[in-house]
Amino acid sequence: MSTIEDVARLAGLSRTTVSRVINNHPYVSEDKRKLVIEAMNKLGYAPNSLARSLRSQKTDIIALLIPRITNPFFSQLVESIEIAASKHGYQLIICQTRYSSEKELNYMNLLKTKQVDGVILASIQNDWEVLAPFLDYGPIVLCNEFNERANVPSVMLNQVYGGYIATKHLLEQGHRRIAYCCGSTRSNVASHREIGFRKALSEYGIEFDEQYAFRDALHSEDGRRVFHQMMSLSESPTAVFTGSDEVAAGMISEAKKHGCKVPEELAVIGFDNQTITELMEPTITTVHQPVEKMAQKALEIMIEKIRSRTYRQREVYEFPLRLIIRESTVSTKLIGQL
Amino acid sequence: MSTIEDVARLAGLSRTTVSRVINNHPYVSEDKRKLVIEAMNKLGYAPNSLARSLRSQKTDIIALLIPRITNPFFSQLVESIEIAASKHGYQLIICQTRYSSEKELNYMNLLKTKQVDGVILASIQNDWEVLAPFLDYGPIVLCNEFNERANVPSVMLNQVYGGYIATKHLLEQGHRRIAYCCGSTRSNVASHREIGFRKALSEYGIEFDEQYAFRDALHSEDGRRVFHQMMSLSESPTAVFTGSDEVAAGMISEAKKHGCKVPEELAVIGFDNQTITELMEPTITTVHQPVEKMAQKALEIMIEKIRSRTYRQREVYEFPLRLIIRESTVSTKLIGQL
DNA sequence: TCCGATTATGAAAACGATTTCAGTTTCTTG
DNA sequence: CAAGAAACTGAAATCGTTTTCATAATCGGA
Repeated sequence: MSTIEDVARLAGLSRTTVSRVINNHPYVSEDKRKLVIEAMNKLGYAPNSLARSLRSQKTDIIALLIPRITNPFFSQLVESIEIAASKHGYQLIICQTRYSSEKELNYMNLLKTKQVDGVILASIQNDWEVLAPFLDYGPIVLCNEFNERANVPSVMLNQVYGGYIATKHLLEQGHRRIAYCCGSTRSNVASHREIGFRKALSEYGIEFDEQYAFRDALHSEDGRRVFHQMMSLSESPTAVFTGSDEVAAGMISEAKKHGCKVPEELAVIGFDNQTITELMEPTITTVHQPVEKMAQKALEIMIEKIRSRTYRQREVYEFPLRLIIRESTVSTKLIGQL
Repeated sequence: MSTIEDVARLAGLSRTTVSRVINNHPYVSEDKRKLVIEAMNKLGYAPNSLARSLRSQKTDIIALLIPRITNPFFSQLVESIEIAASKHGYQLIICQTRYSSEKELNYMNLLKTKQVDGVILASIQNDWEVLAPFLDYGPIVLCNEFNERANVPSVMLNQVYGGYIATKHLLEQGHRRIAYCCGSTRSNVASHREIGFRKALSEYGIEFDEQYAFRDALHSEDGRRVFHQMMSLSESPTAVFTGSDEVAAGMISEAKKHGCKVPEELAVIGFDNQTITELMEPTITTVHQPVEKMAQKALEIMIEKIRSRTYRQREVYEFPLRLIIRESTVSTKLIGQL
């Protein structure tokens, strides 16, 4: 393993000059530059980035915290942020908290120990009071999350609106008994959607019915389970709002298996607009989230905060959601008319 | 940002003693240890891991190269490797090559520049001759990939066998015109499966028919496209082997849309045993891959190689695949009998 | 009581880069 | 042709740790 010292020696020059060549600094004569490059090639030299980072006090690495990469929404988010990051010369460290506050805290230490220049939180497991002290060590940007008490930039989607338009759509189809089915309540995403859900309901003079609420559905298996829970109610709902396409798909699959017709007997609406919405039969009505835009913005903000070194300011960037109507909420013949 | 020097000063001790406390070295008296811990807490001190890594010549970070995180197979692989890594105190850097040899090469530089202790290749885009020189800088382990000329450890699944059992299953169902539909031919995964596919065919005295071969299908959209290509053939196939559940799902969705009955008019077999196989109707026959086992083994090997510093030895660890029969290849009534 | 372990502590040298500062050479320009 | 500016180069300090080496204090055993 050769060092800058070896290159300097081989080229018959000083470390300084070699460093200048590496970093394209001015004031290096053409012949010395050639000598250096030759020596570097001969030795297969590459600058040690640890030494570099130590000296320059930056790593060009950003940590991205997510709950689970196998959740298609998050893998899409990761992909988008990664592309944006690599475009700006940044590396990404993906950290899966697996919904554990302890793991989240461990990962926050990447900031404290200077392994990363900043942290993007796409999932929050701890109270903000626990997270806030890490701001002493570098910028934190919230992405797809939000916290009232956090004075940091947040890039998010208007989930209240998302819950609202989805529910309103079901109401417009004539449904009055509408179930609410979402994932981890820890996240603001779910609670915001619920606000929108309730708002739409109240506009139609309907009260939120707690027996129609299911708040622990993350995967397709949960969708199957909730389907049975709904059907076992004395007055089962005629429509259901779900927090993810996967859950919706599981529910639809189970419904069909038990002879329950979608959307005629049960209308189902998903969230995320994942590939599966167009593969299922019926295709799934869903809410599209502009993940790519949000990702790009989050990264852009992060880089700006790293550069400016001031990041304790609350800034909120919000992107709109869009309802995509498919077959799972409207009987097939009607779709063309919308 | 406080340093070890600040801690030492506050505690009235030397850097050395502080370092000893941090690293749990012997020969520190109890009272001094307390002084140090107190000072560390008061300052909110955390050791700078760059300085640490520079001195100790290791980062405890491993790079994992994959094509795309949104491919469910790879997100599952990432999740499994990540869990194993964090159990051993290692961080993972996920690198998406997006099937670009150039990007792959860029990521390999993480090894050269000492940002990572080793690289796990779950995707190979360059010729091995291009990759081999990086072995001068640290260990490389192949995971789910293989290369004849690479003298490094490989952890893989028996894809030849996978292609074989899947195809044999179709043959046993009476099919004779079987299409072959896989993804990127660059990877050995696909070529190994093709070997198994051909082997099964030849056991039944059937020749591989190039007009039934489609080698550029990665996503559900590709499945839809290939369905039409197959159907436009003068003698269209009665069964198709695909390289991923997503492609299979796309194909099935398109088939149903055009009134082609699965499995009666077209039997479809997937690969990976993803969630979607049980959500589609019909459910999809597929090949299960023990991703978790492979992931654990790959990480275990990597850590061993980092420790021992000898890693230019070819070692192959192979895990078996398992056929999972569902409805997309067998008409519904028959499934119970298998 | 003396001597060799054992325990406890710190000064200084690494690790491999960048940057500051100072010094030397070459170019402009009046 | 003199003098100030610009171009070029290198010695040494710096980033924040760990580790080696030296030294001092304490202990146990003959």
